[in-house]
Amino acid sequence: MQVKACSNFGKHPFEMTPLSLVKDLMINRSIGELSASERQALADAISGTADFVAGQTAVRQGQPVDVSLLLVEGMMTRQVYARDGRRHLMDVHLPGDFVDLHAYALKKLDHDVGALTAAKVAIFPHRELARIQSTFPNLTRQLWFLTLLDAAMHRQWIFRLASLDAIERIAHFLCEINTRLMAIGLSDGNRFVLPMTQVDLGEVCSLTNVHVSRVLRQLRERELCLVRASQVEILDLRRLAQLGQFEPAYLYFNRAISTRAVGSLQKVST
Amino acid sequence: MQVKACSNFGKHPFEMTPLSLVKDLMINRSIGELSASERQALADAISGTADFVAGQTAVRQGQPVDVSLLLVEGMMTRQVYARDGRRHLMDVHLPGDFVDLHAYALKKLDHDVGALTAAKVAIFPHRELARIQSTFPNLTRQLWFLTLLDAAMHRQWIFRLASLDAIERIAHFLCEINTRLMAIGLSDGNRFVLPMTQVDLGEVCSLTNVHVSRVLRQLRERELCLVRASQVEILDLRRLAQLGQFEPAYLYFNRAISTRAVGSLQKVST
DNA sequence: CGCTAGCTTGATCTCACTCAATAGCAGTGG
DNA sequence: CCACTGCTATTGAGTGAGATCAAGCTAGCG
Repeated sequence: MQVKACSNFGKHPFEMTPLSLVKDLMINRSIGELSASERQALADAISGTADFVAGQTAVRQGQPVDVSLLLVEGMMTRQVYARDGRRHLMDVHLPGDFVDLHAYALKKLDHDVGALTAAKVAIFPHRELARIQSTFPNLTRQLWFLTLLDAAMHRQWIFRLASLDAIERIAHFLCEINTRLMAIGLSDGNRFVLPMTQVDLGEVCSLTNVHVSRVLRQLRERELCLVRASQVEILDLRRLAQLGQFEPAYLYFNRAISTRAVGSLQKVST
Repeated sequence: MQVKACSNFGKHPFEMTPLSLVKDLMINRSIGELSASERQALADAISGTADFVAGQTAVRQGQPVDVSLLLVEGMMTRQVYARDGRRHLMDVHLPGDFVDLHAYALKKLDHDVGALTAAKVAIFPHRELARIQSTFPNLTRQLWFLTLLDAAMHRQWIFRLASLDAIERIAHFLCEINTRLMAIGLSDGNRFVLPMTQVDLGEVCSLTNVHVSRVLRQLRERELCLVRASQVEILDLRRLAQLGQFEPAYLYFNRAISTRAVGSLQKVST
């Protein structure tokens, strides 16, 4: 199986969206039962799109913001910096994630948001979100739910750092990403593209790149999983999940329905 | 200065609430500008109160819930257990915190909620919250904001585990608790009651109780802070915050107004 | 072709863990 | 009243997982 290149991360062959318009908008999590009007309201709330190059900072800590970004293509992260300049990632976002919906109620963020790869986002002005909130209670609760999912993931990241050792952390993270990518059709369950360096992985799991390298070798030797360049191939998902103590319940996929099922949002107005 | 005993943690002398009714309800975070009718709606949504003894589990992971709990007195925690049975705390709740408002949209939790001390909560049925959500957009956003604050705190807990060493973690945690207790009038800025054992502190900071003991000795020797029994006395707040790289911005106190200023909610109906 | 970013491997060091022993204190029961 | 139990805190000695430092290796790219 040949997997697509990093530069197109998250870009399905069947959704070659023109840059100017968001034609197909994927929401990979939680947008469960939406009526046509709710879906329309969401599409209408989009004021435009923006593109980021790999490594670019999209939102800076403490800066007041009045829009929120939904990731359409590529991979983005949330991160903080320690005093010595070391970076730590506290979230990894995949296509369909509402990257900083948090900003809608917070008004400014306590962390940076950056693009890990080239990325495209759809822009939702808070003014529009407020309009949704005052007229679509059900949709509002779905959006609220999305931010709670982020919180649930944060808790798992805490668990990962607090309770797992190096190899278990990496295993847990790979399982999480695999599961989330499956939900948006970017993993077949065993193989996917992960455009992260070993330094990035270290910043997720709080390990040095040197140690990440050793851990990945162990995963190879134990025939659990291959991570080379940006290709991840899981050899034994069950044992990998077992090793990482990965329990996907926190992703709430029972409620969350992939957009693939929901269909796409059609933006009609500019 | 004599500080009150643990058994009364969070109980102000001036708010001796009868058990049967929530007369004075404190919300220590974020409930900023609420109209009288919004405050009334919130009070009306309370169906009753409940009490927990120290150590009791209030909500168990995975169990469907249809009410959310606002902590009125005492201290509660959110926690998960690793496979080997080790516990890790991922949040500490103080009087005024909406402990599991998350459950309103999530319907079941990915973690346990437990009482660290004897605790009293006010109960909000989700049915009532849904009514609020469909009629009070502003109030809804305030409640949403509360859950986002939790997420912001989660991120700081990730930062703490990822980027700080043992003594820095403890320093950071003590600064956070001090700041949050100040907001509800339970710390004078340098001295407060913290009904946690060294085992508990270890479960917050991912350290063994043995190492917590050594770290607390260091904090004593460096004349930063005294932690004995349940009494915490901060000797040099500036240096302690510096050590823990503590930046209170993530608590969003600029927006969050202590209830002390807002006044209390009066429950009129049963 | 040389340069740079990313990856690998080895040697050494250190922070925090483990194991173990002791002491203080509260509660309980004889 | 003391003896006993269990919980909490303290201190010491030995250990180990992962960090640090350093040297090569590989591959993509101008």
